[in-house]
Amino acid sequence: MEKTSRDPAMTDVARLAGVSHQTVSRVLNNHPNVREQTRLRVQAAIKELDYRPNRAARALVTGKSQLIGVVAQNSSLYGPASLLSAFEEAAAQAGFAVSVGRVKVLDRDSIAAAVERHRDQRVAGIVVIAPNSSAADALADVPAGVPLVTVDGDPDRPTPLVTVDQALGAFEATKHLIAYGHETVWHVSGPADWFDAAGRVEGWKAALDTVGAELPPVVAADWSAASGFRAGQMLARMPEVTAVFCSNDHLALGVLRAMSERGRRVPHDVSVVGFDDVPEAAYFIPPLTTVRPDFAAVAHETLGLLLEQVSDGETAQPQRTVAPTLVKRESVGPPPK
Amino acid sequence: MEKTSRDPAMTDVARLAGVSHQTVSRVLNNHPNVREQTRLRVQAAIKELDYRPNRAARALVTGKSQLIGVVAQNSSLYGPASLLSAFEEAAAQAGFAVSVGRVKVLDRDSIAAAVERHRDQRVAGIVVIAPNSSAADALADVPAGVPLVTVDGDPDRPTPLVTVDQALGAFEATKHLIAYGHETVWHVSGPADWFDAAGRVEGWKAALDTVGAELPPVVAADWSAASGFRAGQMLARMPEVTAVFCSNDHLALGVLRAMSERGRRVPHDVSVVGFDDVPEAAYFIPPLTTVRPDFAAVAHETLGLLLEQVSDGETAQPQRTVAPTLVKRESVGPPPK
DNA sequence: CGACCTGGTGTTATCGCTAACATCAGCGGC
DNA sequence: GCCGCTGATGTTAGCGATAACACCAGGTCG
Repeated sequence: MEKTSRDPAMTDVARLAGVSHQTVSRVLNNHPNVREQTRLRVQAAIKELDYRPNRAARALVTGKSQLIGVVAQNSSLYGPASLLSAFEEAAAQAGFAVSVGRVKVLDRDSIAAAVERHRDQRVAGIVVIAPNSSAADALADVPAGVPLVTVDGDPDRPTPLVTVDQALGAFEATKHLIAYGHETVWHVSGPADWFDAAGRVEGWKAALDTVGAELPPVVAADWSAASGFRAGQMLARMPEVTAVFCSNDHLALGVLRAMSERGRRVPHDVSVVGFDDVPEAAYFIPPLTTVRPDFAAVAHETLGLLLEQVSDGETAQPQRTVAPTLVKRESVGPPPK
Repeated sequence: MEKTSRDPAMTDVARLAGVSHQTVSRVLNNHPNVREQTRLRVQAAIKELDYRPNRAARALVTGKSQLIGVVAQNSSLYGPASLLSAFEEAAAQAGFAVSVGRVKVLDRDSIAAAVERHRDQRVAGIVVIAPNSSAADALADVPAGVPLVTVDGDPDRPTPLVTVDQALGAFEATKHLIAYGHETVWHVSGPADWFDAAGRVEGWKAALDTVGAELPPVVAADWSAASGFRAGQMLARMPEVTAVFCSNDHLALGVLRAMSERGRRVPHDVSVVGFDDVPEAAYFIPPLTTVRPDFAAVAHETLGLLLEQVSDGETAQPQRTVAPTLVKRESVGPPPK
């Protein structure tokens, strides 16, 4: 029949240190006007009692929680998962907890519901990973006054936004293929309403433009290896296709398999580049040349932007992009003679 | 200079409905002793004001939060990521928010620190994804009284635990290979101190035992495609190897690549089975036969176990396993003549 | 028909903090 | 030597809920 006596509160610490609870509060919040000796006594008492401030009480009186809400799609895709993980780490370092609101599909209602759940929790701010236009639309419903940062969202909206520089990554990938002597580069794209996909299409076009190369039609797919495979089946049948830039690594995987089935060797007959640098990319057959986004940097920028809003209310320069890097492996070579 | 007037509180609702705030509280908490008519009036007022209860205030007075803390490794591996995602979804449905404490390495100190962070937040309960022995050791430091459930942890400990039935999955995978006529089955294992890996080794051995097959040495690796590749390079050189069961799909990917490089065709010369059923597995070359764990079921059991502890303090039957299923694709065939 | 229960409601205290104001010593300046 | 400042501390009043108890009408029962 053991009975856990309740956790120590501020008054317990105060009694032990021989001061008032308000002084304890001041020590905890680093107020300047506390004598050094008093501070030490209080800190000793805190340690002795293993006192930990009650966040609920603090949140109640200040009206602010140390919680950040994230809305993300319920997916185990590499990109989103990595980003989330990086963000949680960055937030933890800044003393914030992260509450994740998963959403099955990125439509207006689901996102609105997830945002509502977070507002119920009285989060200090909300991060929405809004990679497509329906998600971005839903943000119109979020009441002003809630600090909000969008990741991978719509660059044409005025909302605070952090994103990987998709166009730049795609530009470099395409240029890399061109530099190997390919006449032009085909592109297997992700869904058109995804900003990531749109940005990559844009960068690809820009790179072809700079050398005046012919612009083949975009091969549309979703993000899955399955759709990459179907796209690849088509491309494999066309002998003039010698270079393919895929909007992500899974698409590239599907293309590789389709090429392999048709007997077109990579990189001897066809060169392929992906995007994301998933950990397995180095073990595809052949190892995949791809573009690696810097998720940690995105997470950092996002947190920074959010906290600026929380404290200042507003932010200068509310849109930030992070440059990705090209990782060269063995899926790119010169075109066949 | 707009000024957001503060959120409505319980007293505002009470005033509008012409009752006391306590009656509002009773409506919110479904107390029986409220007249139907009163209840309706209060609910109307809640709706009109878009009132949402302040969780901090509730947590303060009840001493319980609606937050569940999860400790997980900072990894974007498919298994953990899927599990986490499934758990967040299950928790959200039950009205709980999930705060994730990422940890870089699963050692005692990091886990202890993450648990402490969660205790600071006054979480209602903690879930630790503790797939290896150092993680499991760290749990000894968690003070009793905090509801705690381990996922993928040490089956030999008395702590509440939910896990995929690794041994069963491995048993079926191995039996499947044997049924195709292979004399024996080789095994590329994950790190020995991971319970997942250990369980799979156990199931593999058991299956070979039932038919009296020869037991080859375990080929030890970590979870990466890189180490699978190295293991595969060795196995590819040994003509007597005709069937390989890999402890996860990434290892299998590495093995496939090694086989391909050595000119050993799958499944014609060698059969390969993985574990996890990552989404890309169907697009490996060839499509991979593998074992699929049911993460949603694991998440459900975990949440159930945790909530039982939160309310009852104790639980009967504190260990639960979830059966995986074998997914048959094209990487398995009969041994070469 | 008055004592007693019981369902519906209001009143008050309380959770553990922070903000705002009150207090009080010591100090310099005229 | 008194005034008023300033730095260190204490006191008081909430924040917005729930818990515990008080209260009051109406029905039951001896």
